[in-house]
Amino acid sequence: MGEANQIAITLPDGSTRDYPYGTTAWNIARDISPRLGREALAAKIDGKPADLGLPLKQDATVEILTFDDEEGQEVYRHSTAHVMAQAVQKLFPDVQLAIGPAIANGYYYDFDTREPFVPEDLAKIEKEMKTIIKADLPFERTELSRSEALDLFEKLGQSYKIELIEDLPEDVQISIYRQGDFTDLCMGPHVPSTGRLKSVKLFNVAGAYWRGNEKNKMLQRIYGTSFPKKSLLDEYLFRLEEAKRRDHRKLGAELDLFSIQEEGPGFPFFHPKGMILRNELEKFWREEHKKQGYQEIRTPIILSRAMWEQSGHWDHYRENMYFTKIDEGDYAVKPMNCPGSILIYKNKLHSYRELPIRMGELGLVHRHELSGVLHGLMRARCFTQDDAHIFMLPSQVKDEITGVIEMEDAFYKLFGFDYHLELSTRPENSIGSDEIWELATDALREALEAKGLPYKVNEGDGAFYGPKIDFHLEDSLGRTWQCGTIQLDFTMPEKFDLTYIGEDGQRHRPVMLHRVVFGSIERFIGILTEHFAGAFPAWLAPVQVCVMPIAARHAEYARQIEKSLDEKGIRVENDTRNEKINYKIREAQAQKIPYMLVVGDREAEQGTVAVRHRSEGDQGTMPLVEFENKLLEEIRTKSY
RNA sequence: GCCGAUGUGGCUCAGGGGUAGAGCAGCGCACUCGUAAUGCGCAGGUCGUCGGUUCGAAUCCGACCAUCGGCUCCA
Repeated sequence: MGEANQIAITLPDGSTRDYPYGTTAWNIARDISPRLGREALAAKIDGKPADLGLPLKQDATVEILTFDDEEGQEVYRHSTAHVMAQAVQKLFPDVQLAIGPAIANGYYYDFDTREPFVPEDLAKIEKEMKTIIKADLPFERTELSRSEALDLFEKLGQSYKIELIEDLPEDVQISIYRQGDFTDLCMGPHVPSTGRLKSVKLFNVAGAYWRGNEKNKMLQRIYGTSFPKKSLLDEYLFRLEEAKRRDHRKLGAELDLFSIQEEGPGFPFFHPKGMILRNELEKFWREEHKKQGYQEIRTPIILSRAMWEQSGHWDHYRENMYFTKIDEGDYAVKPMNCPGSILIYKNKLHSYRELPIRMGELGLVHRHELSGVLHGLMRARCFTQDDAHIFMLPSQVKDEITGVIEMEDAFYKLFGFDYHLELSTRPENSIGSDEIWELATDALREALEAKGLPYKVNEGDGAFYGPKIDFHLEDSLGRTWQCGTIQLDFTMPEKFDLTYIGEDGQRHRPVMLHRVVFGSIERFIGILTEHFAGAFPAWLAPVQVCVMPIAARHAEYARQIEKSLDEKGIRVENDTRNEKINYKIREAQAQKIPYMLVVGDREAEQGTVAVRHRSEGDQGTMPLVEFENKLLEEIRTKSY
């Protein structure tokens, strides 16, 4: 503690300085450096986010937040959201304000309006925002009691805010922020004044349910972003454009991998080149699963209603299923592979010595997805799960979970994917006792913790028959998609009365594990396409080599090369069209073919090829054999 | 499913109440070419579907379908 009217401030680097009682983080920032003073957006006082202008009345640790900090960006975007709300309220005085948080890369605000916003409104709102920013209005925090807050928003006629206040826990300090004539319920913190916001941009309007519940009213959500410099905004917009170029739906068409047509919304058509990708992935999958002791099965697409009733799908998954009639009987198209797998298990008696039994199935499932959620290969109405069901002794659960986690990790590493894990717990509409759910959830949690893997808990998002660990991968726009999942299931074995004969000669109940690695081959191909921007590693590339004769007289030599490569199992095309070499290269580049072999007089004479790599460029001339060996090695090792 | 936007030849897009236009791709011909677009010519569309308004609809209106961005939901 410093002198009586001094307080000791500890900075993130561990140093301590004395400041007068009542100083602010802003003063401290300016004291550290004028630049930090200019860039400061908010502060963390003893680890808690706070306004820069908050008077400090006791010793504290102070961290200055700038746009370089994630939390600083959050404050910046959140403040921008308030400015947007102010602009909207000015232009459309009768709007009701809902919520307006910062999100990754931006912010949104939800409004209840009589008329939906039209795109032209965005330009007007943006313009008004700029006026507000120019006015450099200070953000002023006021703390008030619950009843004062209720009175205030009652007077302002903001019923959503009243609902929010009513739902706040008893012990929280209610605060409001004002800038100019705009008042909003808000925990804060905010930047000191609207002038701190520089480059703002609104993107689009979308409908969003109040509190994310489809039973509630649909509000108008406006998305936007903001940056402290125009160059940063431009950079961000450029990155968005780049991401769009990677979109698997666009690349899927350009590279002729797949199509989705009006005749089958949500039901992808795989073209020859897309099939090569699929087949390579499946080949790899089969090899790896064989190594890990899996057997492969295939079960029917259509099974009887009675069976779906027994499995619980009839009661818990019906909205997502397709139905049909055969003769007089009711049948359903499978939305999951597990019942089929179970029927194979049940087809004969099993000894404890056989367990674990790992049965894999590349099974095509159909699910009725709402029309509005369809998204290329990422969200389709039929897809192929690289499924497997492991039937095991209770004592084998931990090892099996660990084994699957390791396999998933190895798969994703091969492609260079980052992923994050989620543990999903019991959903509302589910089957089985609480004890069983707890047991299963604990087993999954323990496996994650034993491996020291970070994960986030996703309450109530498990399958109806058991909890799960999900592996999430990112698409080109940073949206994440669940791919791998591991689901522990004590319930299906019960429902289907699965047994094995134990050491004691008695029947016992096995435990089941459902798991996928790719998740859906279709979704995985979508993610893969965006991840590599269509430039697949050679082992996956639909065409690995394109031979390009310079002139018509080199066609014969080109054919010899084509034949040689083809005989070695390399996927090769030969571009013998009457076109200039530049033209052929341009096209092969656009098709992202890994290798181009330019052959003319020199190469024909010497039995060589001039190698060009799609990203490395001209690799020089080498004997054909040398090129073949290099490429075969690249394919064998699956490198990229 | 909900909110909003969009739908013109294989692709990208222009046009817009009087019965369709460009570039690329395709096909033909010429050029025989050395690391990202050679030139010329030809062919190709009931303007998403159905209905309405109108003398006349690709254009205006309505419904539906599909797609895109979100919400909700999910591999």
